[in-house]
Amino acid sequence: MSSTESRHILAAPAWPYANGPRHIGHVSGFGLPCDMFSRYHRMAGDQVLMVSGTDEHGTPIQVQADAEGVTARELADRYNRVIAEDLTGLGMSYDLFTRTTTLNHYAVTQEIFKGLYDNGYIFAKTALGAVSPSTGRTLPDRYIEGTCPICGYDGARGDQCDNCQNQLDPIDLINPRSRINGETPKFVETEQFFLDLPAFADVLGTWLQSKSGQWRPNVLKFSLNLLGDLQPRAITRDLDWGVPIPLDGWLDRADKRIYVWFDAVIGYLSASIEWARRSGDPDAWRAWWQSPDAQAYYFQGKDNIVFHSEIWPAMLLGYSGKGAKGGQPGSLGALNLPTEIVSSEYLTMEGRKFSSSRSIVIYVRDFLSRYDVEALRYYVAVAGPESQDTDFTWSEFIRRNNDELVANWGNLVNRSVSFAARNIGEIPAPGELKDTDLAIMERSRNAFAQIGESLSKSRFKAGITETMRTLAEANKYLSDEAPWKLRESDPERMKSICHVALQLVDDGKTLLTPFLPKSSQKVFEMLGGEGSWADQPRIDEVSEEGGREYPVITGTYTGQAAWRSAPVKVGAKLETPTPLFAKIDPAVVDDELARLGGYDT
RNA sequence: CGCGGGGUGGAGCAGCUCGGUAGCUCGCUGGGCUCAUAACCCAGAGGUCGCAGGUUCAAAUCCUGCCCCCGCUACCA
Repeated sequence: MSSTESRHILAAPAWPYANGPRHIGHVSGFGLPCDMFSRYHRMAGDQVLMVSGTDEHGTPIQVQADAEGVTARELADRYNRVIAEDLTGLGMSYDLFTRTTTLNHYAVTQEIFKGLYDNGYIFAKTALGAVSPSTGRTLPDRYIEGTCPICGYDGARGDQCDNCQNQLDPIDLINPRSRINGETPKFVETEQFFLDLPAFADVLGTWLQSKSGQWRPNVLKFSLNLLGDLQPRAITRDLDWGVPIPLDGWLDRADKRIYVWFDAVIGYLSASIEWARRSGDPDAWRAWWQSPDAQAYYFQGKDNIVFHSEIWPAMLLGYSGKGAKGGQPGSLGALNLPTEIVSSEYLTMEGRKFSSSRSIVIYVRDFLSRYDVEALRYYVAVAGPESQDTDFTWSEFIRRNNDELVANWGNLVNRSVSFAARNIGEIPAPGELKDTDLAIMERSRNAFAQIGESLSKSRFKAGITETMRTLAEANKYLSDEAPWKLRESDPERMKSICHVALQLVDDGKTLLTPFLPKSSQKVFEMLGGEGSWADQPRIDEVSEEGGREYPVITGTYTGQAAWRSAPVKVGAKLETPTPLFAKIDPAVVDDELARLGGYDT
């Protein structure tokens, strides 16, 4: 496996649900890590396609829209835009961030459904289900509450009793009622379509086994365990908000729709197809989905593992004609399976679960209005919920910013560039270099291989920790060599030291670019760089034929950033820099805690 | 006996697959430096690695049992 050869890599972060603005718990587990992964691979010369969008169907959006007296589409429009702004603010370098309510997405979803149906992996069956008497819509288990038949607790939900922890069937609840409007649900025989998951048990098992030793164990063990008990899964609902079922006799029915999760995972594919069309080459998506050597990395939280490691792969296999029932690939052609499912654990907020309704939350836009995006990206990389549940605390956030990001990296940039600017005015040429100089520069160069390896394996914490250690060595080098003592006695040696120090700073900004693209761009310019080093995303207003206008995140990520040490520009003018990052006053901890619900300070 | 993750000096973590003097980033104490956002450098104190057994010359690392925290348990996503 050569790291220099260019590969097609699909980077697929989970689709945010369009029922509200994003908070930092939403983005810290997989959104920002996926961006770091993508930025690294672009720098390493790979062809990255990073696509996502808002997931806009499903009962919660319908319920919320009803509550607000707007249509589901109006609600989705609103939060699609809000979320797009949140993600752009974070610097998420999507090639396309779209949505699931486009004509394109509907068409691709229907095509996948039909392909699976034609191959025999989708069948109709009548099943007992709860519906709301007033609307006729499916009432999901979790929207039903009542008295637990086992322990008598009155607040039991349709799927589980929070009091005795037993799993329940909603039809067994005593005095069942809708949590939406209090009415008594009707249990009716209703015909739905089912995905035949058992037909994929063998092929999924073989596939998952082949990933042993590669995937994070939390994903692999969990997924393998699910295989033993795969059941056909309903993929339609009694709803009018969703993708219509593309079969004769069903297409025009206003009361049946494809279930939100079936269409949401198809978004990865439909967004790739939409991106290709917008790029001017409608077939461009195929390089990421059909080339044998293309790779696909999916990033999501641990609650979504089943959808990405079982259901979506089953859909891809079935559409490609590769399940137990065989079949032919649909008109799009056979599609690749995921290379890896990367799943994060959970972030909590000051010891408690994030909760918008109880104000235990910090929204992305509020966070960014008060703090630098780089501080958040650093925190997520170094202390995110990568392999275990992690608690976000304001004091820890401030400590990481002040004592690590500012003190180590911010200070290294500031002291190196300030000294050279004031005493030399430009990046000096090196004189004769000593062994210590050569050793520290080699150390810096060698860091690229190790940190790159960590990033390619989604080991973000290890990657940024090693980066910071490398930068600490640079601080030590400066202290040991003390160029400020040589201003009179040995100005030539002083210049050599400055050259080396600036080279280390330059390497540092390259190493940090996947994590901190915005500040790395600043350092790039500080050291005489011109033009774009690391590009940021933008929002474009687009429309599709016959469709409405909507915002998408996109960008041209063709900056000069490359994953290697490059010689500094000798002779480039230097100016006394302004600090890269600001320290945060620890007193804001109290302010922030006061904003949280439940802290009556 | 449902499944998975976690329980390591004051804080946050790595190490555990392939057993061999307990490591990193901070904090703390003392010292140094003064280019730098009281930042930087050096030294030091501080842990019987959740509990109890077992295997072994040797266990944080393997085995057994138990306790605690988080998530999942398939139609909220």
